[in-house]
Amino acid sequence: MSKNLVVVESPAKAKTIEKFLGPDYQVMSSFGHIRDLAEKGIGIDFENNYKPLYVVSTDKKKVVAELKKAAKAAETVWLASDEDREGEAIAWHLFDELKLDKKNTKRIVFHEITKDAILSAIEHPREIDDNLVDAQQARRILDRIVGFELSPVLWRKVKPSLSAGRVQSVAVRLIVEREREINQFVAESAYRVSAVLNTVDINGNPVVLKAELQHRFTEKQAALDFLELCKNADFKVEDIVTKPAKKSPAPPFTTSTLQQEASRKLGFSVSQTMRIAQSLYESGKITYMRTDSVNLSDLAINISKAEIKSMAGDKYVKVRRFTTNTKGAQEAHEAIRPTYMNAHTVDGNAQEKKLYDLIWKRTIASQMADAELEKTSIYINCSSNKYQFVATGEVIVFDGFLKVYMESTDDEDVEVEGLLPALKKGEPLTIDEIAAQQRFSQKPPRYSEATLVRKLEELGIGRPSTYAPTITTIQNRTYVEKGDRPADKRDFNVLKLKEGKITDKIKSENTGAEKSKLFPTDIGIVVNDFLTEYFPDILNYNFTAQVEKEFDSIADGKTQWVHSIDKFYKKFHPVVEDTMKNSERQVGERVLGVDPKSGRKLTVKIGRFGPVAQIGTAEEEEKPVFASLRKEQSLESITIEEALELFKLPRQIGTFEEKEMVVAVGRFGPYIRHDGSFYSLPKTEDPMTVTAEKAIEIIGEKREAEKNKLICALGEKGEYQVLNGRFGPYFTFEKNNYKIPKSIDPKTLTAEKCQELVAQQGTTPAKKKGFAKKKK
DNA sequence: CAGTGAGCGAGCTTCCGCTTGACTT
Repeated sequence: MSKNLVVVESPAKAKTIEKFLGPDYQVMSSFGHIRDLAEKGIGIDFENNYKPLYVVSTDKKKVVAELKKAAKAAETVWLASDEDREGEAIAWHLFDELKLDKKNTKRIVFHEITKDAILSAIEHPREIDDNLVDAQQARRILDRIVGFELSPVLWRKVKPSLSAGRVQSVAVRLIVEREREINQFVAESAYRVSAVLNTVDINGNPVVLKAELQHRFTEKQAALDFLELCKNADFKVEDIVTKPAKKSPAPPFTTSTLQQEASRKLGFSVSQTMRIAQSLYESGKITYMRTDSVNLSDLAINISKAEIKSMAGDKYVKVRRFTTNTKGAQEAHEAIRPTYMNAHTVDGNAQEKKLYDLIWKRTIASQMADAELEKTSIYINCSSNKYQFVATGEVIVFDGFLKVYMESTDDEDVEVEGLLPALKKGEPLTIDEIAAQQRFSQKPPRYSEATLVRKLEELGIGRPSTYAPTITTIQNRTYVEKGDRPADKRDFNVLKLKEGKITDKIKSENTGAEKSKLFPTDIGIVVNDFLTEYFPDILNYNFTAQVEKEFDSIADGKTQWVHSIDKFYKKFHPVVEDTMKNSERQVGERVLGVDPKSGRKLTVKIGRFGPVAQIGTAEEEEKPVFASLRKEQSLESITIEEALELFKLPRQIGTFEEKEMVVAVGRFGPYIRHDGSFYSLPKTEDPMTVTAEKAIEIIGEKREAEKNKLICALGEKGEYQVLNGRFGPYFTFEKNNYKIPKSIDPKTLTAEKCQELVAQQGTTPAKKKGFAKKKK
């Protein structure tokens, strides 16, 4: 047994450090937190100064037992968890739970996994910082109180199993409010004027110059008037201005920026990026992937320098040290970078290679020289009016970091400016054409997973380890959905002056298409409106920032954590009680108007099975009539006309084989019901207009397909049905499906063999639907 | 798998942050 036991949080880290420290040190991992507030109940003793009830998590029992054993055998225990609030708390929980002795326990920290950093940490041990631990306890307890008191309010007032919390509820709020901005947005248009002009360059060669007018016309008439003025005007080069410009590389990756760039450049989802990064980390190829730091170790900088030098030469090197300006950053780690900067590529699957490439380039670029540009503007005057055209061009004089990496933007239509021809001042130009094009202001874009993370980080809400899980949670609770939005067709006006004539044309464009964006659901909107009304303080975008200040004060020893929590709870809890007692059930009801046929009230609300339209009320003698909203409709935006449409289904469209055919829309979209069977309508058919003839055709097709599906029926009563499925042949028996091993030709299958396979594969092959197994 | 639109109500759901696997589909 070793003389020294070092405990870190991550097993991959443990492995690396063990190599640096030699045989006298055994390095083990705690796998993060080992204890937490009890899962059952709230885990806080309100009668006893908010005393937290900590329990070793079930999945950590084994780890704790092993650590206990190792600690007992060691002469000195080094608690080397991260140097931030959570890390300090982990160290303290270990100290407490492993029943360590202050005399032979040392607390050490390092921000980077390099030999120097670790040896130096060992040289400078300290004690556990109780104030920092208290700040963590306050954070933990506050989050538990908010989450576990707010969620039951939602169960009672909206729907069971919902949840609310300091982070997730604000994330949902961002999405709901963005959606409202989009709904309320009114596009404004203006005429943008661009000219194509002919002239000669300094050598007398003919050249074409594209220039933009420095003014936009809001009225069509003004644009027409302007073109009219240009007809007989003279144009000349008024001025040529050349200015040097610089572009600097972005800092190395943090969790948030990696998620954003991987989304923009590689199309990865936030959780996908983290999964891939985790595997790169575990195989030792990159540093830790959950970090808010942009800092690079000296070692990394030095090797990068050498790499750049040998790749591109000395003048491409520029050592930079970046500092974070992220709210609440704790910087317990380095930035995300390749472990070995000299490895330009790595082994692995395609995704790992791509992500590594991105990380390598970003890191290298961060230590490279600025790109030097030359921006040229050519100003062109028109003899008949005061407006000026300008042609702009950009030339890269020295590429610098652009040699390897350029950060992407979320704007898709950034025009690349190229090189301009060399012109002479005073040179006359003639019109090839001048076009005034109507342009519309853009709706605000919906959040993608990655842009939501950026916004949360900007607000200081959430941590690198929680961005991805938070986004999963708000989708699991059905507050938001990831989806696409098709483009709208929009007409716009183009006025063109060419060969002395002005033409006026309408063109159309597709605009506003969005892919893989976050949309609020009706439940999300109702929950958000309810929470922001009754708990505006918690839902405030600054709430986290405010409590962080409080936690900082605890960490500085200026405030007692119990005092902080007490102050919060005394204010918060009565509001919870009051809301439980006095608020209405929240169904998001909206009155759309009156059904013209019956004269009864038409409303929409969230029903037991989702959003529903309702004609009449429960109090009336005649029962209300219901119709579910379509998937793409929402309570907030549905119109009375659209709602009335819904009541036209189910619709009888005729008879076939003496049985009625009924068209309706179910959970899986529109369908035809006939003689107890269901037939999906293809996307091309509209349930409102589909004819009996078409329906019969669809029924016929499905029957044909069914026929081909059955390969054969085995057994005395044909109880084993061998079928052709999406993944190849399989057979069914008593409503369960069974695989046919590749080694068996389905045609040679016998009833006996089937029986055998049933026995092998079990009678209930994974019938537990949907829910992931609960961890205990 | 394709419907439903209630309350003589069991028992359960839920937070945020720190870490990895163990589970099928």
